[in-house]
Amino acid sequence: MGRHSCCYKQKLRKGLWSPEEDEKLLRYITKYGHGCWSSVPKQAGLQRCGKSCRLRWINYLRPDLKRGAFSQDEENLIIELHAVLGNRWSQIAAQLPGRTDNEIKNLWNSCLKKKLRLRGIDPITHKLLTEIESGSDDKPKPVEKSQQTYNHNHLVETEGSSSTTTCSTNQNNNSDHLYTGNFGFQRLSLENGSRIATGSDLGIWIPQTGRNQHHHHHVDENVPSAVVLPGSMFSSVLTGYRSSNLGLIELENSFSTGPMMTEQQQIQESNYNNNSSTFFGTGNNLNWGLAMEENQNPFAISNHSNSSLFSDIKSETNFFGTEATNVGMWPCNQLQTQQHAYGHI
DNA sequence: AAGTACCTCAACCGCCAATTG
DNA sequence: ACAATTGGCGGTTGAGGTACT
Repeated sequence: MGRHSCCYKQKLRKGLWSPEEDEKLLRYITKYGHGCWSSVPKQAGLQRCGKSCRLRWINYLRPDLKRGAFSQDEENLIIELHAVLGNRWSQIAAQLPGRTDNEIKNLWNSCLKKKLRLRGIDPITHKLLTEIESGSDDKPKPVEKSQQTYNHNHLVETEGSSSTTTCSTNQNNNSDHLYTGNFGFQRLSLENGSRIATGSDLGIWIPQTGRNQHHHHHVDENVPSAVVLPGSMFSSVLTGYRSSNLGLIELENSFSTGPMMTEQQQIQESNYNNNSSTFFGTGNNLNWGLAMEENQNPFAISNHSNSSLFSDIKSETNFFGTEATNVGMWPCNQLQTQQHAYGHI
């Protein structure tokens, strides 16, 4: 173990790549593929270590690279993803076709961090700087668990994440609204260090209907707009989000809601839209979801597929806020909610 | 015009986990 | 089973360019 062997090798070139070297590497990989990187330089006639060749290919020579400045949309997406993923540049890059982790990292360090600070947002926590400076104790106060009876052995309750909160926004007291995540932009830390990023991270008050702006099809212009709370990373949300459109993605040992739903997931969800029920479950990305009959409590639609992470969830009527809150969503019909956040272990 | 401070970005470094022999 | 090797990742560096004084 220890240092990479190539670090010790002498007579290997370092530093910037010459056009001739680029040409050699490009020609070789185009013809033969890279295979084992350590053998590439020798085969391609380069005085470089395999690691250097790999990096040059990935960051510069790859034909599918998008060159040029980042668009505003790309910048916004990076900020959104960073709020969820932190400095996991490769995972962020995976969401931006044609962009490398290296250039995203550079963009972040040289530009985006600064932009966020100018907006009064801490680039590390993505919280308002004033919020941090005031040092307000916004930890949820522990209270009794709600009346839920369902439990699940895949889930563990997050310490301190259970609370009763009076939602206070300037929104109408509208029973058609759902609220995801902990109010107040709290992040829910799990024991293993991972976390659930919920609607609170996104800072959006979510109407029951509406559409994810990142999926422009099926936009219903008649639905109420999403209300973007102060500090939201989505300052430009115009149309209402459906909670389900916010999506819920699995990260390493954690879940996150956000506008990162894949087309496939979107299609899955739209299948459920064929029901007369109003579908709004975030859990659909976990292959189950919630539905709600008009003027009734939400109930679970279970097991969209065998790969559900919650395969033993059974469909129940009058299913109130248990699994929904497990993924950071609960009904907010009296502006008095029970919050229960659960993490996956 | 010269010195410097700052910015960008390509590339390296060092660590880690997975793979290989 | 173990050590060496490899690939991948995030942090960091420093050369070159630009802006500022």
